[in-house]
Amino acid sequence: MELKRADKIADKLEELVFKGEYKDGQRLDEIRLAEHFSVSRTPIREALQRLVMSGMAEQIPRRGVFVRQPGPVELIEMFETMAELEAACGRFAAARITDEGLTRLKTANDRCQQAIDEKDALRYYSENEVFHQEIYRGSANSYLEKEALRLQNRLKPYRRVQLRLRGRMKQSMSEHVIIVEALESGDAELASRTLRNHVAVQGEKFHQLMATLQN
Amino acid sequence: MELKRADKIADKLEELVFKGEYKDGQRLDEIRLAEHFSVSRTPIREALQRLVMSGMAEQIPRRGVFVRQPGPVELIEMFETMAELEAACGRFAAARITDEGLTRLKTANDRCQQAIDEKDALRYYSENEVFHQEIYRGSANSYLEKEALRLQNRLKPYRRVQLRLRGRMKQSMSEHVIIVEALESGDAELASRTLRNHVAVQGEKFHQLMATLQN
DNA sequence: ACTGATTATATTGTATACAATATTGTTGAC
DNA sequence: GTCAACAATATTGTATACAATATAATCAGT
Repeated sequence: MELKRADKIADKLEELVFKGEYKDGQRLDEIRLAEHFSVSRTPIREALQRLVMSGMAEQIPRRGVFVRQPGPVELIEMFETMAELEAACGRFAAARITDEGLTRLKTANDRCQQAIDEKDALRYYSENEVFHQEIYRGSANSYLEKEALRLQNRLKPYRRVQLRLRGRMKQSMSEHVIIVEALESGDAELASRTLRNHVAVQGEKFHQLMATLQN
Repeated sequence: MELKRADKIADKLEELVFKGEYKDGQRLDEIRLAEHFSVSRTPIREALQRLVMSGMAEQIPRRGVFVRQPGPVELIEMFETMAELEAACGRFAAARITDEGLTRLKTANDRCQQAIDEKDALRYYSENEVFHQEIYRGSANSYLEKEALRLQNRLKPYRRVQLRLRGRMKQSMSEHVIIVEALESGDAELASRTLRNHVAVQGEKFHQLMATLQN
């Protein structure tokens, strides 16, 4: 651990906000947090700045920083953007992915299948993440890859719920197969289009997502 | 001005880095900057954090922060990503742009044409920015809009040079016309494709960009 | 009793002091 | 003369003290 305390605190705070420990609009009291983490206000303030920059909190000058849980509209917008980013990754990857990348992609996909066979939703959730990350990587555009990873991470807590959808995992897998084939054959359009629809929140997925936001 | 000093300093620093006042790899000395801006290290550190978060500088723990000017590869990657973001905006805008939005878009485009008529490259540069921002807005996805604005701003200093290309402004305009028509007729594919190619750095634009990086 | 102004309090923003760690310079051994 | 170890120095990271401002609480006047 060569990180400074502020970084560890920021990670912890992000996790807490992710988990929904803090409600929307709640003020993040510097002094309370400082006491809670047994540090001074300085590293707390640095951590809060990070939260603000990443969009998880809002800062009102001379008032403080307040957690900003995304509402339904913003969530839909973020998923829509994610779908477009993934579509872009797929478009590039179709032309650029290496043999090694394809191998890794297939391996990741196999593990997704295993998770389904074992009816292990949690594992599918994490293997699926790897699968998508391999596509980002396959785009051979590290800037785009970084942006995709950033948004993927931000949406993490909300993607989780989609797996509860009955039969969603199987449909997801069949889409994976099409994506792999498209990338293998270099069909940029197909890869792009399939990924966009794969990630997009539509139909039943939409209602499921909305339902989980009532909390 | 209800901003705090740290914000103003951050803006100033961003501008300086943009303008190339600091060379790649140069260390941003907290104490020197504090003296230069006549403030203490605290707001300087906050400003530096902002630079790091926005990717304009890199922080090495217990070593300091160093400016990170994008190299040729990263620039290309960023332009590629920008093209995809704009393509996405165009795709959505084709279906969602309002009549008012279309009007604003056409107005912006008219001003681009005026700038060309007056051979005012600098004005074309700024009016063109507005034109694209109207497309972001037309996507009716404020998250995507924000991301597009962020990258547009980051690439600002590098887009400038493209206008020097002989005949580029005219070609750019004719592409604008196609984009406007596509959005008006709701042709998502055409709008998306045209925007992607409009923004992408290819052919002569690529060499021009590379040439300006030798400094 | 209610509203407005004024004071008191709390909280953010900034400056400074201190601690921890990396870098540099010096000294000594080989 | 070179390299290694150690001391000296400089710089980042953290804590605390102080200043500025917003919120609350109190009090006067109607």
